[in-house]
Amino acid sequence: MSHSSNAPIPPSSPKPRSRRTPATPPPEPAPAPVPTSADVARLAGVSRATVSYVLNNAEAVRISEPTRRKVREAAEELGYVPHAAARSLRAGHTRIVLLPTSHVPVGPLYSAFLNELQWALRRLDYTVVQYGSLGLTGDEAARAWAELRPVAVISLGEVSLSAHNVATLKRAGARAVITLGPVGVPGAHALVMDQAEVGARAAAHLVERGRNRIGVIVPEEDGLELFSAPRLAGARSVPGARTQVLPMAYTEESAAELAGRWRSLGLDAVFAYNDEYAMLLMRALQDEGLDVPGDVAVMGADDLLIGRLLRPRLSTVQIELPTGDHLASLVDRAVREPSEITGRHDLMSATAVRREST
Amino acid sequence: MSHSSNAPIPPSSPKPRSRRTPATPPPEPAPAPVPTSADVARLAGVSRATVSYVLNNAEAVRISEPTRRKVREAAEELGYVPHAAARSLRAGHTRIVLLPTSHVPVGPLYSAFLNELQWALRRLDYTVVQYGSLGLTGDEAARAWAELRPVAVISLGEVSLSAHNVATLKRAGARAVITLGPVGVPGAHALVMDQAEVGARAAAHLVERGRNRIGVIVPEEDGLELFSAPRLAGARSVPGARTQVLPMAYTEESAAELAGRWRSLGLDAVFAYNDEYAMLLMRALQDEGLDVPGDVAVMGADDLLIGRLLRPRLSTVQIELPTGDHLASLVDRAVREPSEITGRHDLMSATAVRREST
DNA sequence: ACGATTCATTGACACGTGTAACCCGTGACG
DNA sequence: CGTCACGGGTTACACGTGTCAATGAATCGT
Repeated sequence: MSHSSNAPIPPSSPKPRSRRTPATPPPEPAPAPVPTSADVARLAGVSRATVSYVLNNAEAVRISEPTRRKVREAAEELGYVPHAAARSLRAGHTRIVLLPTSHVPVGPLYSAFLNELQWALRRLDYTVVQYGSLGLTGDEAARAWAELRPVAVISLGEVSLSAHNVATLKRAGARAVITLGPVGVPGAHALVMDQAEVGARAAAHLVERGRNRIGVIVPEEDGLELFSAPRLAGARSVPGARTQVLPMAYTEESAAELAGRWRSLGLDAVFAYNDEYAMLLMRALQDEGLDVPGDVAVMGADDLLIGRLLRPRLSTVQIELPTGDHLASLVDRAVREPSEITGRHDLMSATAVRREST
Repeated sequence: MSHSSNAPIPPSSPKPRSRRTPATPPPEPAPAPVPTSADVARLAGVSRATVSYVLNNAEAVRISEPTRRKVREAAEELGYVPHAAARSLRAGHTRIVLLPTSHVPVGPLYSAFLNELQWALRRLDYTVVQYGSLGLTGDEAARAWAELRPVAVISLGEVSLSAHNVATLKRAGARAVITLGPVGVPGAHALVMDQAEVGARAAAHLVERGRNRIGVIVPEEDGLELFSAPRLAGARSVPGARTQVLPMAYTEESAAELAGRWRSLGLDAVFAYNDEYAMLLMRALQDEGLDVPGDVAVMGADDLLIGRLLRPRLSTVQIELPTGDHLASLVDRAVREPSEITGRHDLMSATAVRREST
């Protein structure tokens, strides 16, 4: 309705009233108003525009050297630091890459990978923001993320995004939405890291070595289904493997309990969620008097260094993750040319490594 | 110094010209202008102010229920998501907690702690931003951090902040600057987690058990000095302990090499940087034919579960970290009442745990 | 019937920044 | 001497939001 302001405008009184009048003047212990570029300008005796030009050393506009110095000195004296929010508001875009954190005690392998990714992104001048999504639905998470107007989102798949959610993010300015999970999301740049491969390699290796009654250790800890479910599925998919699901917690008690009833299970091999669970169980089985790999073959995953310290040395599935730099530069390209990178990219490879426990 | 605009102001022509005219009109594939609250207002047929009131469900201002519905529906239809930067620009403050990431492969114990801290902060409605500081000086890091106008900064001590840096951050609006490092910084709320304690407990334990020629394993990996240096210093500070520094990398080769020349070192005990290094070295020593703890006592740190899997079981220093929730609520209090929490708080406790390797 | 009070809504400003467009001397050149 | 170019700056606007003060309309009290 009344969308055109046809009311006569009063002269708009160009009162240069002092800023800093937050309506509570009296008992303020002067909360040290953070200096703005206007303060710098005032102190240097130039206009705010000049300050901006100097501090962003714009080549296009020519400012005399004396003025530059004055401005720099004023900025230094006031300890001026630009306001990132204001800057990106004006610019219309950010360099934020959103990296939803998993609340899971994700393994050392992935920790390292994520760390590396962060550093690589920093090096490309992105600002990495971790943002939890604990207990959020896809819709809620997408909205919360979109508020930050990130230029890219790298989701590890802890919250399942619908195509609609991806659209929300893109509408909010995200030039790349990347899923690292096992399954691609329509509209997103899916960089698939299919954990099923891991389980498949492990089971295939065991079958190859003549074991086919395979127990699969699934962590009881919350939040690990994201990794454990596909690994289990992968193991199940191997022809000739007869798998049985065995929940276990990451504690000595849980491992001992499982080992205690092992003989009644009728299994000749076990594939654990990862090396840590494998080591824990292997120790418990040995303490129970079982021979590894004679009575039972044990297979881990992730190829951690400590896996080689136990005797017998732990066989495992070695996972080749993309380097953080690789993924970061991929993100960078996607941001620059949104339409270029697309579709499914398979980035992970898994190889069984036989040591002594199989 | 013409700081007062005395030029007569033209009527300022209230032209309601269409926004979105970025000077490149012709070949635009319509980059989907992200919807603003103005768009919502237009669609709902109300003013922008009303939209703001409704969407922030302000209790103070009463808006009729029909209008609320109209606005909500319009927002839904457009997929409107508020712009966090604009919001906090207007608000004058953020809820960002800056958590400089270490580029170090920090141990599982600290990973878990940091994860927990993040989640706890999220639960208190803070936005956690990881921000690397690789190769930055204290000055540079402080400036970079200040740009985000965080309400709190939790530094792990990877970059050493001067009092001046802390002042910069506070001037930029940080209500709490918290250092987790071994040493307090003037002006900051120092929550000291002194790693020296760890080394001291370990060495004291070894001395107690009659060993005083102690090798101290220091990782060759970059970035761990932050933890390893104070642990070493702590060990050295124990009366009666004669320590010797032994650099070692986290690889089997490095451990084997060190074990190979062990007998020539004339040591009867070793305190490793953490359990992982301890396990690695212990295995190498055993492979070299040395008896643990007969020939050499081995002590780790962090009390990882896997440390109990080797034989002999690894003695270690158990570290009691504050819970993430605890630290988070402490941050929260500091933000609400900046002057309340202050000074040094010692948050860490360390206890030697004897198992079988000492 | 008319001022007083409540209700629902809106106009206008401020937050801090970047940048396009403009302005004003001054020396060069025709 | 006019004008042209150009160096050195400044003015003005836009980005998207929250919120105070003001405005009409409707209801109430007497």
